[in-house]
Amino acid sequence: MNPGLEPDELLTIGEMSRRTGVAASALRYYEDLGLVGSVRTGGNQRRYPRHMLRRVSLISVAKRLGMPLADVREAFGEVPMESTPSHTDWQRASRRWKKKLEERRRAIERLEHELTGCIGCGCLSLKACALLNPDDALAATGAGPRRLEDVVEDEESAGDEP
Amino acid sequence: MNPGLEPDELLTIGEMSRRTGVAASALRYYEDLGLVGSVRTGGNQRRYPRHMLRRVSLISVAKRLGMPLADVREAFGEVPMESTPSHTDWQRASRRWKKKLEERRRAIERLEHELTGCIGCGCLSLKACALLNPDDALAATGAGPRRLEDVVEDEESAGDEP
DNA sequence: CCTTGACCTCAAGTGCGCTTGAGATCCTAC
DNA sequence: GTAGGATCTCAAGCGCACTTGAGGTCAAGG
Repeated sequence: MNPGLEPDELLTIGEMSRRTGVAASALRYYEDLGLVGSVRTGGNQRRYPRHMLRRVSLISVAKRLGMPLADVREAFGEVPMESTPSHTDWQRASRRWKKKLEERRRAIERLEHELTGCIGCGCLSLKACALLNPDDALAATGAGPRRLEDVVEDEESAGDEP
Repeated sequence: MNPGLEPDELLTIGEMSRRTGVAASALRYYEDLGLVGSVRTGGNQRRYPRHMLRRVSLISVAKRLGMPLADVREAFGEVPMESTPSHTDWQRASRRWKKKLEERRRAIERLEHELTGCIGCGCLSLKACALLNPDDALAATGAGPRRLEDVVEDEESAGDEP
């Protein structure tokens, strides 16, 4: 079975680059950082096992989501680079990734919620509304979204007495 | 009404820094980039209108989500810096922000979905499962999540014939 | 008035995530 | 065997997002 390409066929750095959209220089850099691995030919050229494609793709997606490479490295955890990762390897890594992603997604959702909180008026936050309509103080203190990363806690607190 | 602090009270750079968690040097930098604005005292010191707190907070959240400052700047669009933004100003900006956020959230969700696709086995992607269980080719070609950012399209396509 | 701490500008430095270039080697095809 | 493109290493450079430092000014309390 499996005529043609072997499942353990090795890819050159150029092929990796073409197929992942990540520059060869970046791949070498990732290797320096220990994010990806390769084997070498007799002539010292890199050859990548196929499962590295997945790894590189995950890296580039994570990067687009703003995850620093150090975190990415950590997220891979014990997933081996020299051999095709085992079931449990991926399982563990998968959980780690999902945790990190969920964190980020929640941060976005929180912000989206902030922006939606006052969808009726289209402003960026309920408190801003209170500013724009100082007469309607109740609307501000009543309920709903309150803080933007618990940082602007009392931005307009001056005239906040209900 | 509004005893105590005036709604248009001005904040020093130190107060801004304390209340937003953004370093004073960063606030000056943001000003150079045109992301925030300030008025000056007679002695050339910055004074920030209160609505800048919101702006700065939005900047720092967006930054944590991996949005480049150039995009942030663009996302603010026409929201004025010198005067308290109007209803419509925020409305327009709000829409822009939500669009950008949604984009990012979707990217994350897509990746999360990928990671969940094969939750049964806990691996990082359906295709990886196919690799791990080469006998069960149908599971791979059947349905469900397929691509990781349309980049690894045919990672294991070699032995893929159903 | 004087001190002290917050603030100013401007230039240079830092860390991350790469890219570019030089100079050499590999490897595939003719 | 040899030409050509792909790859190698190593060092330097770059853009972004700041920080740090020098040298000086501002402003509020005693």
